[in-house]
Amino acid sequence: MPIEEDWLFGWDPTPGIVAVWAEGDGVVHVWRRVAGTLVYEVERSRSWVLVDSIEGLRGLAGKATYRELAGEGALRFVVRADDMRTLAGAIPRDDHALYLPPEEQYLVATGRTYFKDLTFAELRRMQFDLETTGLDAEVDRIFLIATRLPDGTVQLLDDADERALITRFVELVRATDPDVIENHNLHGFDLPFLERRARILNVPLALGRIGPPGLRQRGARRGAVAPRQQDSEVTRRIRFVIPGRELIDTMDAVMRHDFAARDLPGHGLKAVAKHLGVAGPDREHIPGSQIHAVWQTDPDRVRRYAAADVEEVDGLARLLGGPAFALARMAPRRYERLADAGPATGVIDPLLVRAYLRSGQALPAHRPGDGTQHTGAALHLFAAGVAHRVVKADVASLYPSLMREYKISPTRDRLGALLAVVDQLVVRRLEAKAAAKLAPVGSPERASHEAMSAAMKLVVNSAYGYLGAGSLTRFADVHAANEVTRRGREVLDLMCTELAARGVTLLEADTDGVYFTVPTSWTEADERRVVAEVAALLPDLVRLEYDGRYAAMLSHEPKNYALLGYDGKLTLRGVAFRSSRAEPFGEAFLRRAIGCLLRDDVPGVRAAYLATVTALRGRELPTHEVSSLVRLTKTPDEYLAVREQRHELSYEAVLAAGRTTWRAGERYRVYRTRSGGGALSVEDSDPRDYDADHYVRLLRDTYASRLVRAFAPEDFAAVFADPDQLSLFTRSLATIVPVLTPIVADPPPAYSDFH
DNA sequence: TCATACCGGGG
DNA sequence: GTGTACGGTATGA
Repeated sequence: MPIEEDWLFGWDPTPGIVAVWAEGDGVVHVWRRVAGTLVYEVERSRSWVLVDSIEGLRGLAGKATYRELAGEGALRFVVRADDMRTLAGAIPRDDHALYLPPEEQYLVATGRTYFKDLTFAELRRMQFDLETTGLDAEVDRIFLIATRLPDGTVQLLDDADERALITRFVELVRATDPDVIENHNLHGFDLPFLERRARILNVPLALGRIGPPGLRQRGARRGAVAPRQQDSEVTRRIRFVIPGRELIDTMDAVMRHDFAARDLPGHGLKAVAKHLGVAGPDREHIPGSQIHAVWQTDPDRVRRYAAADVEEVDGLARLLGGPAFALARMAPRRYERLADAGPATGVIDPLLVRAYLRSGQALPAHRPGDGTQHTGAALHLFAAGVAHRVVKADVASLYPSLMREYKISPTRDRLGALLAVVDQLVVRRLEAKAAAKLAPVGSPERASHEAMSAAMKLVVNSAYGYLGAGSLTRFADVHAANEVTRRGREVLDLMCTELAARGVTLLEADTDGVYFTVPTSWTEADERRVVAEVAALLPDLVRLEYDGRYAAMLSHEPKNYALLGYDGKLTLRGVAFRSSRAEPFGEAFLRRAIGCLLRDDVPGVRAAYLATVTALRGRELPTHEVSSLVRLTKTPDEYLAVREQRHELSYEAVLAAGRTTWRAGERYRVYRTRSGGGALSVEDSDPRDYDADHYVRLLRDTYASRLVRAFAPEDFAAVFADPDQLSLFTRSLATIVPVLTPIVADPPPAYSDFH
């Protein structure tokens, strides 16, 4: 059906739109990049608003026209006027009206989107990064601005006269005339800092392609704290906007990436660039607090550092910016809005609004939930302890598959637009993936198809979240969302039952995946066979996949387990096994002990324990090994106020080090001394005055206890008996075998639906 | 120990 | 309209 295709990409093929700017006065500015050249067009476009009633709009007589839409939705009158102010004066912004920002009104009405027939590489992109004397724009100042121009050259601007520096930067931007301006944390730091300094110094920030100097604002979820809002408790956040250019913050792309991948060490530029291989091999690095000091002694070092920053931002944007670029070809919103939007309200809602209007159908009004609780996914722990020959099977994109399989859609979506969009996206995504495979590795076409596929996956996977989003999304439907999770639990239970019926032992099942262990005699082919057999029993669109196999698993608690790969790689998951505050000696012990445990080397576990106890008692371990990374959250005053009641190790350690002032948020490594106090663990100092007995207790109670499920109680006591106390246990360690204990589960679910 | 509030980043 | 990320950490009952 061609109309449904319109729902995904719009219907107007106008190529090369790189920016749209409208202020609701009937004029729309459109910039297009066609064969490398910028084309600027001024269009006329009437403003419109969707309302549920035209009663009481008599004041608009002669100034506005209306059209009534078909269907049952409450918002059924499209009221148009030449100027937005005419409409806004007569129609309140509440749930009886649907107001879109002016440029989105234009994109929805015309069926245009950004970037048709344009590749990411054709965009004219510029990066900039401020180097400042500190983080507070009220007192600190800019001393260097690193820029990277679209041709890849890096230009560093510095000037002791900050006013002149900002002026030169503005001139460079205007001369470069980029479509897109990028930086990491652009909206959280650089742009608000620049804006504030320009305001203080009275420098006009004429960065836009049209209009008077100065930055405009929009509300945003992450961004700068809105200036002078002290009247209210709620801190509103804003992002700056400039006409004719898109302001892209690579941190948004990083967060979106990490949402799916969950593999980043942090979201800072340096960490991400290094992790993703974007950083150069000898990247200059300077801790933030020292940058200005280094500038005064070794300015070239700061120049190298700042140049690396903008280079890395370019690399990150190219590596991670594809999905937002692809989304901008679909949804009727500006590129920068799609880059920081949540996929439900930010992408799906605009798609649905456009689909309804394109079909001439009335839209439902927002509606609060009826109080029905949202129910979640299933989580079962079937057995705890040590298992061998472990297999993981899971369903890819379970929730959207269930929505498609069982035609679960919001009640008020009479058009069936959400399911149609999800269906189309799934099909188109397979096409995009196939097209990507056909394109040469590293080619722009391949990157473009991969980005489109990633963008589509993002939208598909958020369709379920859209249903459950309370009253925030127009078609939210908690009953439909609960039906999805109910079907999900049903499928997971069926998977578990059918796997168990084929002779495997279930370990843990969570939402859309299950870990199980197979009999000794089974080969990998047997494992794959049972997964395929069970997959064949599931609904057509639900695809159960063989996800991996492991030599052994320590199952501790739900979502807390250790896996030993056949390649010897040990993976620890869950809060019980990994914590940033963990003392290094404890972590090292856990890895060593669990490694031995999963190789059935019980004497090795005991040896690891004894070695650690001995090293602690003999103070053979460096002080650093027993220290814990803490963050000070109380200010000195706050701590001194409560110190009488309770001493806290972290603060005592800082005080003992002779420091009387610190800032909330500072991080230190602290440890307990043999006198019972706290001390800081610092580099180049290793006094070894730690409280050995305390750390031995910690070893037993916090670390060894993570292995409690692996042994029968008397065996656990024997393995972790204190070497200094006469053993009551005469068992030979070599005879101890790790155990796997079934967890007495809830009553089995009913499977009547399947038989 | 458990529930809940908050943060993530930038110089 | 800014729009319910999510997993770790800090804190208070």
